[in-house]
Amino acid sequence: MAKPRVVVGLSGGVDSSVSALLLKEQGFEVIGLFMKNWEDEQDEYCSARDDLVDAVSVADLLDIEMEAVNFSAEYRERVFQNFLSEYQAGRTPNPDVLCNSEIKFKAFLEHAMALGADKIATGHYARVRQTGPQFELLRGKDPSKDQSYFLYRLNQAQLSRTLFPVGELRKTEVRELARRAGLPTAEKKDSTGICFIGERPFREFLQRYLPIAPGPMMTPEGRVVGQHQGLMYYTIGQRQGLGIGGPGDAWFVVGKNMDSNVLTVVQGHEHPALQKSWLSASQLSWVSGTHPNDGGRYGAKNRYRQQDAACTLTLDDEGMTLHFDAPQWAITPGQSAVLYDGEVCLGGGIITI
RNA sequence: AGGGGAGUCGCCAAGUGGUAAGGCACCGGAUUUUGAUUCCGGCAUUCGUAGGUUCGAUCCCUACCUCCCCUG
Repeated sequence: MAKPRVVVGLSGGVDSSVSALLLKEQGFEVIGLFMKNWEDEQDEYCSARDDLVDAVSVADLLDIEMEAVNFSAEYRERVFQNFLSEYQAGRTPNPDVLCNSEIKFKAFLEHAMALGADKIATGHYARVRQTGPQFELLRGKDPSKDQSYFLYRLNQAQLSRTLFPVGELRKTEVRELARRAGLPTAEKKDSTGICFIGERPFREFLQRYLPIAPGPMMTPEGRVVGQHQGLMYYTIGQRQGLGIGGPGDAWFVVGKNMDSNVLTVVQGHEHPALQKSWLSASQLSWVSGTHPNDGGRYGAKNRYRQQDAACTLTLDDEGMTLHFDAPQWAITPGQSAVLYDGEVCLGGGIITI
């Protein structure tokens, strides 16, 4: 009987390297697949080349087949377009969420199936648990690395074919395994930031697509305290880059008025305008295929790497509303609100207000 | 024009004869698959200018410059 075949996304980082290693040890026939999702004419900041080299050397060391695919057309069409239009509309999107549901677990998944794969795998810190016919998405075991937030839009069809080999491990264990196996990526620094932007200045990048549109920064009372370069370059809760000096506490962005091109700012991290005890979200997506209980009590994250906040769910025609037990800081339209029931990631939606 | 007050880092702002606090902004780093938050570090050999007194001045004196207020 043939070994089950799994296609693992090799990014050139330590997590996917160790994922491939573990799968091989578990007896799978492993094929590595390197994805190129972004084409940049002036790719001075692009690390894709180095990453590909690392992925190839990992595949060599593990003695697995390896292939590279280019999904940059799909990425541009399904992720980047949305990214731009969201920014243009004054929201703060999270492209990595879409990248997962549209590219890594769709285009990539389809490609893998065409290669005759039984499963796909990635280096995400998350877990899949099968209970009867249902597949649940669980947080990664390492609480400081949990990436289920980025995966909440996955559905049953996607999860049923997915393995997260490092989801059971802590980051330190992953590093240790990589060292012991002599993987060239063992000490490689974790990559951060939006994949296609890389290390370049964010505003400079966005400017290539969304030209500057200066306007006033105002307090809620209407006092002008500065100039902004364009509402899309700012996000709710932002402090850095406002350039407002002078007396008193630091300034934070609390709102944008797209019609008047006014950026509203307030002084002090604890300003009440930065606190909200509820949010509404639409474009809901539920891992199980059915929504959680209306009126149910859940934990929710309204931004990655924030602590779960206890809340009550209300469903409606437009989407959902979450009422938090305690006020939340800088709830931002465009970001995802993700619901949890203990360890289980239920799904969520895009914050509208 | 006369009277009063003030000039300390880009912005606020302590200090006052013993050799420049702090906050904001900014820069760098840590954290982070969303450049938000948070955290750590850096940031005036110099106190409007020029003289003087003094062992020593941002702090005292003199002149000048600038700004503000009041009176006209």
